Amino acid sequence: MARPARAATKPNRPYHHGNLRRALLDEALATIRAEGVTGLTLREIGARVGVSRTALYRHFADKRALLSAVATEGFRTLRLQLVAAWDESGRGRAGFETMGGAYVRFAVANPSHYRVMFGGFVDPEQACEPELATEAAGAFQALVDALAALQRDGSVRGDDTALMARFVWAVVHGVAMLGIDGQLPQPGGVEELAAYARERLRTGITSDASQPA
Amino acid sequence: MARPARAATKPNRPYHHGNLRRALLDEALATIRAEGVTGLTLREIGARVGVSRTALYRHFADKRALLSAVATEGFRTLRLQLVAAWDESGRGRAGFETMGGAYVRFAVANPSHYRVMFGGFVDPEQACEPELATEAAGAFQALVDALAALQRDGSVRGDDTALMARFVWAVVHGVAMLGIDGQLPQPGGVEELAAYARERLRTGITSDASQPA
DNA sequence: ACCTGAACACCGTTCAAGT
DNA sequence: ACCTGAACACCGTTCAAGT
Repeated sequence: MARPARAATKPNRPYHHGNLRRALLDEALATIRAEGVTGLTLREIGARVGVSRTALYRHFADKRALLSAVATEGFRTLRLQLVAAWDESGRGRAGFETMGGAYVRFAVANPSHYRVMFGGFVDPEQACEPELATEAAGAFQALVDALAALQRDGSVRGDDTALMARFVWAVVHGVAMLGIDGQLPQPGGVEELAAYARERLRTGITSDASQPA
Repeated sequence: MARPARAATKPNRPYHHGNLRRALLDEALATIRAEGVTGLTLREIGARVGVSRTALYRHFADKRALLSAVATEGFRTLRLQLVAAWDESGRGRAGFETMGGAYVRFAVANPSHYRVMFGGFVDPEQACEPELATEAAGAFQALVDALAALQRDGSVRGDDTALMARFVWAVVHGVAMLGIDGQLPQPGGVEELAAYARERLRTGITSDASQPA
């Protein structure tokens, strides 16, 4: 803590005490943000943290495991932001739409991190990282819970909640991915599409009962 | 053509005459299909085609350029399949939904190829590959054209056609991506979601005039 | 336990040299 | 023009050895 700042070049402390796993993960996140997923190398992370190239293997089985941890952290952050958006905006229809906005905003603000989560770098089917599946399911559950609340007060259709949630997920995921990919006209292309999607989705999933009103 | 099959190991012909670019591209596609994008190496492609490791640089500036060509080819194939689906199914509302199904089917049938197109491996903004942008725009145009036809006969809303097309694109893209990623319950998860999305989309973009009918 | 340096088998890319 | 082998600077991963 109170050591000289550039101790990384001259490792006068033989051991990296404290939470090395956490330090490696933070450095990986910073590198991914700055240089993208493909720019991430284990050697550079070690060097940046001020540790040998192989020290990382004490905390992660391999590069995939590190990326898996990065993805896991992403799903956790995403869930927290979704729940916060829902809670802070009245937990009603407006809150649901705010949550959708928060989803797209997370992806657009952290494009490389989002790609680690959904770009095929980690396999959610794989049982080797149970935490990943748990966190991914948790983020999805935030959507399901909100939708179930709207169903209870009769403002959206009474379809299978999980299936409807998957549909809403696909919409925000699609909007976010196209935005990240640069497939939408700049500037404001994502926001414009997100606003239009919100509108169309409202028509699409509103309950038949409340439609004519 | 009429040469011994495994000439690749012993290059008795000093030069690879014919369309080497085409051969390299085909081999890249096959490798991507079999081993994914990350499993693609230039050295292996050269070896498989029976050519030196550096021969590839005569036809592609670097690995990115090769992937860009792969993506370009993907957009072209996608456009052809979309147009075929639209043409062969009456060019009406049913045809539009068939087209959506064809989109998801292409992605699910060629997941790795689809990832090269949308996984951030190539940059559509970059002007270095004008063909890529052209083909991507062409595939999108197939969607716009179909939607415009539906608008003309009054069966969908009269909103900005390009914006509505982007929305529909986001939906099918989102469904396809979640399916490819293994985020949907197997088996039949993609088909179930695609069917539900089709239904909800119908409600969402139908014109107000034809809604009560 | 945790960390290290050396070593292994790869990779993309460059370049002088061949036909 | 088109192709080649050798070389360069990387990379993930392993492993015997240090504290």
